[in-house]
Amino acid sequence: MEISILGYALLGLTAGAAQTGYALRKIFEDTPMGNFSSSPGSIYPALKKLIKNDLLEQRNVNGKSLHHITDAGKIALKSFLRTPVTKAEIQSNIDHTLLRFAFLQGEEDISITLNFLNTFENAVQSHIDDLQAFMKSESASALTLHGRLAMENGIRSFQAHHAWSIYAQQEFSS
Amino acid sequence: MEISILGYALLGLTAGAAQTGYALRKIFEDTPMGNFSSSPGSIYPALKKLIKNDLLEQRNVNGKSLHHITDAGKIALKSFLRTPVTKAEIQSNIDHTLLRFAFLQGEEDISITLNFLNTFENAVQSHIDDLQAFMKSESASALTLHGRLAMENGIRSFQAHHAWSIYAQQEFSS
DNA sequence: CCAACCATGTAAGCTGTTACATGATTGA
DNA sequence: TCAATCATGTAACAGCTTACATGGTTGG
Repeated sequence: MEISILGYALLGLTAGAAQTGYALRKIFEDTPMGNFSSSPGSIYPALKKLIKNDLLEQRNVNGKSLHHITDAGKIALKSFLRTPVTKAEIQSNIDHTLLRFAFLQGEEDISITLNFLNTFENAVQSHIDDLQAFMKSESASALTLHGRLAMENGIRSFQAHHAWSIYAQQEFSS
Repeated sequence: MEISILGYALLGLTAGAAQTGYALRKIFEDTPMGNFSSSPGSIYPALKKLIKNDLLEQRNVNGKSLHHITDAGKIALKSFLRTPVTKAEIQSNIDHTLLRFAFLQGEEDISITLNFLNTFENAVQSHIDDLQAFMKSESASALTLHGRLAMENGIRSFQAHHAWSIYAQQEFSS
């Protein structure tokens, strides 16, 4: 019963208030949230699966089916959000990491958020170090100008994430 | 016969020199190229499919099977690389865009690269405008501090891509 | 009244992942 | 000789996408 990233996004969105499938689709369609497809073919089967696993509960109210998060759903979401940020995660799916950050809004304690941002900062810095080490290695001598520039794009991108993490920590500390 | 992004990556890597399946796996494993899985379960079936579509050709040389790109493969790759950068692409898959950029190394004419970078710059700027417009809209007033910061992360990230595209254009002009 | 939007779903198909499986070669 | 690495593959499964399908409601 592995929960996909879309599954967690749905849990996070229903955690605040119960939602219809259509409302959830609209969020993906109208806001820059994640990069999830808003197609019914992705949302409805995903909701169905969450219900099957007792993470969501469907209650019909005048023709519309509202999805409520269950206690088990809350526990699963919390565990997802509190997982420390690793280098592997930011490397392969930093979007997922940012999604996790956004849903940390529900956590009472600010120290949870600050801790998240701290592990984020370290993971990003560590990845930047890796990329820069690669650029200095012999492997990099084989790079063409295009290849070198593509790598530099990656480094600059992660430097922006790093700067953001410092800024975000300040926002929560003040 | 849609070619997946992994398929194009394999075409791009074999375009320079014929490669064994194992060598291709090693590239994904040892270098920060794309974020492709280096597992045999992804590479070998992908190569098989390219061969079936006559985009690659397998030639056995003392037990190893070297994959050569065919003329049809070269044409497919070229058309992929020359597709203009759109807002939709950088929004959903900027990694793919960067992959396309990296493989433009094979193009003789620098103006192809400069044109690519120019459409990249415009697409990125346009997306930044969208994000900033969203932040100023009423929709954004519903954002929590976490949500606002996640959005700001996105904006900063694309600003880094924008700055890079200016820098890259300078590198090719000088 | 009719177009647009609300609202929910299914079916086929593709891609990629993990895990399993095998065997050759090479360097310590 | 034995562990690591080279080298190639298959099978089961999960997940998402596109396309298809249906019907209600509402505002101009």
